[in-house]
Amino acid sequence: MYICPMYSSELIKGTLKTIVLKLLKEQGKMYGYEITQRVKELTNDKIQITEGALYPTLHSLEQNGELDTETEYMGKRVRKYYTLTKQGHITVDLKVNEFVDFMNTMKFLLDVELKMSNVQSNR
Amino acid sequence: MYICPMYSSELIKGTLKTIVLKLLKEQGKMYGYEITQRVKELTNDKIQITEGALYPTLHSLEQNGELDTETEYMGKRVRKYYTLTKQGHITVDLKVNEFVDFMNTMKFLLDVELKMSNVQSNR
DNA sequence: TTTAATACATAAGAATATTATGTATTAATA
DNA sequence: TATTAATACATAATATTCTTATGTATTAAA
Repeated sequence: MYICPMYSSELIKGTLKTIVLKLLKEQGKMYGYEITQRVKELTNDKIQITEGALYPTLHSLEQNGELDTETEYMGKRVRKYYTLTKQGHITVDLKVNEFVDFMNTMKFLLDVELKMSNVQSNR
Repeated sequence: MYICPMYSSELIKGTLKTIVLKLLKEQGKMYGYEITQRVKELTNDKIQITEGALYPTLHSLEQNGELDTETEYMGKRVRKYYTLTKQGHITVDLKVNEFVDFMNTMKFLLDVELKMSNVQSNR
């Protein structure tokens, strides 16, 4: 079975918004740094979201009305928590469905079988 | 079942090289325009490779030593056929394996089940 | 006390796509 | 037969989205 250390940067492109929205749907409320750590953890370091990619994305999603924010202070350190708006809940389902459809198309195009064993090893 | 008309442009980003190399591995020898039509056909118009994206990619793969070219004339109209080099054959397997691994990771991350029915409908 | 981790942010640059434009041949249609 | 659509290549301007680098500041660990 093929194991790769980290994905080439092109691959992750275009999936960041989907990942962020989906995580927020599951967790309800997260702050930026938490998202980077959670993704790193869940993917065994295969996907590492850089801060330079994440924060602009979060700002853009907020400006687009997909996310709401609330600032909390842990002592003197600030945390900006993000939650899905009503629109965000609609968008996340669309995005995830689109990605699943895309994966099926790519699977057909690349003529490959997904191996479940590999998924389990990510836990 | 979710059916989408065409994927948002971000999604396709980063997969173009993999698609092109894999098609060339299967078909042996193809020209640019043929690749765009084949992908459109195989994906029921869901993935439409623009010429502005394809040609620079082909040139870059050629310069990188992944592809060889031979020009043929059909009457007065030119066709540039592309084939995989030795290096290209190595790269395509790496790329496809990496993408399969990536799909498994994303599947786990997005916590979704791939439906086979959707794949069949692409034929 | 220095380094690592936490937590935010933005700017410069690279990569890769879209959109538009250009040339030219050949087939189809009005 | 004249015009449009399809075939077939190519590149330039622009947009998007990422990487890499830099910056500030707090808190925990070595």
